[in-house]
Amino acid sequence: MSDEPLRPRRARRGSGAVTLHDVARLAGVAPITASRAVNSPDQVSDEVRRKVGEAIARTGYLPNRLAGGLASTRSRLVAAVVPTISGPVFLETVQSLTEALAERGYQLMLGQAGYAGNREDALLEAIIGRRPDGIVLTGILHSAQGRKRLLASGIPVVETWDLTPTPLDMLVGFSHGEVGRAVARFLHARGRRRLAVVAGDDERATRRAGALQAEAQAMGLAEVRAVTVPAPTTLRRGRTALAELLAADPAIDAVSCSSDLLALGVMTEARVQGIAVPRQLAVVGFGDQEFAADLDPSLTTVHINGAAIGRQAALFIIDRAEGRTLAERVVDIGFSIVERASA
Amino acid sequence: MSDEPLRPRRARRGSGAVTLHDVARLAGVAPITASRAVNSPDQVSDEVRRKVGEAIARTGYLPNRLAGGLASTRSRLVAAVVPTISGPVFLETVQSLTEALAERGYQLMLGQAGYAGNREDALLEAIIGRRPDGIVLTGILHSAQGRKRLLASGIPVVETWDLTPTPLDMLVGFSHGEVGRAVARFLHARGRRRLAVVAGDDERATRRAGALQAEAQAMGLAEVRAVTVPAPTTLRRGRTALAELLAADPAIDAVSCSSDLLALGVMTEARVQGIAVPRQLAVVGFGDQEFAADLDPSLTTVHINGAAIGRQAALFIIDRAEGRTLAERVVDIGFSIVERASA
DNA sequence: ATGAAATTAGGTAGCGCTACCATCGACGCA
DNA sequence: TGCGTCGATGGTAGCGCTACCTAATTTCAT
Repeated sequence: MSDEPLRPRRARRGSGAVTLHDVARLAGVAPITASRAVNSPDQVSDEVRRKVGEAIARTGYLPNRLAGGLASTRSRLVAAVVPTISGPVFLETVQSLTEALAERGYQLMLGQAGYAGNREDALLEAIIGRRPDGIVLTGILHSAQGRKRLLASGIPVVETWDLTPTPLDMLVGFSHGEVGRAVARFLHARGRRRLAVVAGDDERATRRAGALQAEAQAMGLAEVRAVTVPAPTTLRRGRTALAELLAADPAIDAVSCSSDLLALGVMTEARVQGIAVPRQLAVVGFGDQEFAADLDPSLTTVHINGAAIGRQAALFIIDRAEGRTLAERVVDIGFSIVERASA
Repeated sequence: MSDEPLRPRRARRGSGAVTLHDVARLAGVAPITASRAVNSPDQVSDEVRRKVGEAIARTGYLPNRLAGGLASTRSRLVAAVVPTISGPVFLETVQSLTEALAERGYQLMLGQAGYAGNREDALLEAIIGRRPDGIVLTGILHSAQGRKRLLASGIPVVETWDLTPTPLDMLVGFSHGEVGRAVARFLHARGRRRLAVVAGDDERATRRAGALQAEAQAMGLAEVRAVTVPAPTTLRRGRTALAELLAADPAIDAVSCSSDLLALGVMTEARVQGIAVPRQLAVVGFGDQEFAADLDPSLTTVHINGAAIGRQAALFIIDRAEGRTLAERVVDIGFSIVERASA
């Protein structure tokens, strides 16, 4: 029997790619030493580091993260669950999340749960089966079974874009109630007295609208008329919503919208109907999307730092994955009202 | 020595989650039989299927796809590489890709290369290391080394949003040259004679603009003035671009833009400057984003079926992953000009 | 000099799953 | 009766990597 069986180039199984063993053999060290040279370089001598580095360069070795993840129970994968990415609200968050993760060697898996929430369970199963090091939830997780399953999996979870009273695990967001109240006070301070609201029918937009109504009432204003439109919000729905509002009460003097796109729709419809913004009608958006500043008139809107949310979520998960304990597991990212020309 | 060592609940290693072995033991079959009951149910008897199904329900077993991927060299992961997701052009594609993949049990990994292309190599390394079953490229892959590395990895690649003459592997897109020529002919047919172009500085927008210019010249029109704006395109850049164009030549009567957002910027600036659209100035967009139809005036634009691109890309990759051979590996998805009020 | 504490390297044994081959009985056909 | 075939099940041996432990050396305080 030969001691070194010459590796008969069996391609019956495996991908045929260069493995760490190949690198180790070429460098003349044990596989585990090659592993250390790659993953914790300061634990090996300069000599080994050099030889292994050379072998890697020569072979074009790329570590198989599937195998690494299996062995170490650290997949370096992070899942993000959004209702849908085509509503541009969460884009900035997903973008900065992806970037912040990539910088640290983590990769994002994207899952779309849909607004209806019927795909949620299957999606969670697919995600948990891949053993991510963390899951970032944006938008609500509807199914109770889903929440239970998440908890049971033991995977760190970050909920975002809201401050709920009973977080599953970690949380980074802001208070939707505060936003509604702040907008009500803002419009009141600007002399508006007959407020109206256009909101998508998701839970948080509804919460903002409700808080605005309550605050307006507390300030002694007329009852705030509200129109709910189906999610996702679009320009068209903003147009039809304003038409509806005006038909019911032509004397409204301010509209608060649950997205900038809705606000653009409201402004478009106002122009078509010959209503001057902001003279006759104040319009406030939500989200401060990139285009808001350059509309005519420029859009007054609620600014949320979506990028900061993504970054903080990444930090939470990476800290947890690398075994650091967190001082605080809830972060209020806040919001601000950006005053422009439309209100 | 006892035959069955009672499994001393060692949690020293591993995640402690329920494994297929646990399920098999509970069902009273061999692990491999349990595997078959899960993955190819028609290869086992009804009896086994029932027992294994019961054991899975009782334990809440979730297969570890990392382990499965390692053993079978099929990760059921697919990577999508985009310049950035916050430019809304590729959103629809990514969305439909994610959905089409999810339906078949595949999960999407998202990677953002950035418009500059300097992160590309690191990103590819991170992606290939996870051994995806396919990679979908939207937007150009700049680095030659990146292309080489992709090819060397042997992973199926789908390039999208363009029809290049020398695809790496599979391709689904449309001809940007054709788009430019079609828009030129469209505007000419509408009686426009002094065309202008506003284009983002990415390679394909430039190609569309160049083809439009060439076609206009071929039809004997005045030289087409062009303004290039940095990617990603925004409303603001549309406004400044139109201002620039008008300063250079107040007599232009049509502007073709490389995105709908640019077109909205152009229309906004036109309104601010008191120029009537479409009477004095025709405006054409690109992308047919959701809001285009409801602008005032509604936007004439080039429609690309981004969802179809995503679906086809998913089909390509799944077919390849499941060993089917493809009759055709290039699909021209086409485009259409949607005639609305702005031109 | 001497033990204790690093520092560096290697060996072993999996992580949880599936490819591949072997086995075994049932069945059909000559 | 014998032999090939088929369908269902099981055994073995990894996939490529890392956790955990041990062993050999070096360093340093005493």
